[in-house]
Amino acid sequence: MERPDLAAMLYPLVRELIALEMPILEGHDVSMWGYSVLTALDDTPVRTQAALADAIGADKSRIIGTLDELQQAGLIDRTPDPADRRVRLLAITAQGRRVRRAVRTEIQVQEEQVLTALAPADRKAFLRILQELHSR
Amino acid sequence: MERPDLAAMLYPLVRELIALEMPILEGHDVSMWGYSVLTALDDTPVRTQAALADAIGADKSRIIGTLDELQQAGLIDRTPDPADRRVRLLAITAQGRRVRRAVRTEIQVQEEQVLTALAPADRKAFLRILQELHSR
DNA sequence: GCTTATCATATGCGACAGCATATTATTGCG
DNA sequence: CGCAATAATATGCTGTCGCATATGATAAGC
Repeated sequence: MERPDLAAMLYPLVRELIALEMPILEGHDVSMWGYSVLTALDDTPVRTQAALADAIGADKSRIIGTLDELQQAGLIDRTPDPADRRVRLLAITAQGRRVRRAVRTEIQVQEEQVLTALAPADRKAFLRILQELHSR
Repeated sequence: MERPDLAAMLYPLVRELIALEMPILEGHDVSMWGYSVLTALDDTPVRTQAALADAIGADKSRIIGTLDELQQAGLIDRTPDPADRRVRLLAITAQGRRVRRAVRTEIQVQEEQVLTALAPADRKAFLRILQELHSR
């Protein structure tokens, strides 16, 4: 069974996708980490910043700046938890949601372009399998 | 059509795979770039170092150290081209080939572990589609 | 022969990553 | 109350990356 390594095939693909995403993210004035945060918050609310960092695989000390920017731009709310004043409750704002959705739409349009190389059935299968692997 | 971004699914997967590869590479005293070079040279000979760097998506100035190490370890040959003495002809050695194959075997065993989450048919489909996307 | 291009190589720069650690506020427990 | 644990935050260190640029050898075209 002679095949290239998984990583050897996936890595360039990821590189390509990221390169496609960059201009889109810049167009909406969000960083990659920022977009990652918006996505995490839109999908599932998170109570602490450390938990958020963990969820998106970021460093808890390095995520602060990202949160500052997002808050500054009005894309997230960061309110102290009245029950535990050490904790900042994180929530995406309506505007944050709009930005996130707009970015995601544009990104997925680009992604479909990349997948055009595949037969329609393969494209569907690829996405389905990938989601399975991802939600594992 | 509600799905996570491709990159959002692929990135953690790549991270996981790389984390699995690291100990294997260390066990054989090759760096990631080194392994990448060995793979490229074993699959298709390359004439110039710049072309090699390009082929594996590396920086032509940063690849030198990697080549030095590989040569030092006897895994590649770097001989001046008699026809054009600016050029160093790159070739993998028998030992380099052995190392490359050993590493690849171990890596692919690990990769199969990751893919165990999938049904056998899906695993095959995934690899097939990925190869198609990769060789595009 | 002179100039321009090409190749390998070296080096400096700025960005960013992961990691560790320190600080400060706050909580909860004994 | 006193103390250990936890959350957010700041900061320093180190390694790596991509990028630009320089240099020295050599080749090739004019």
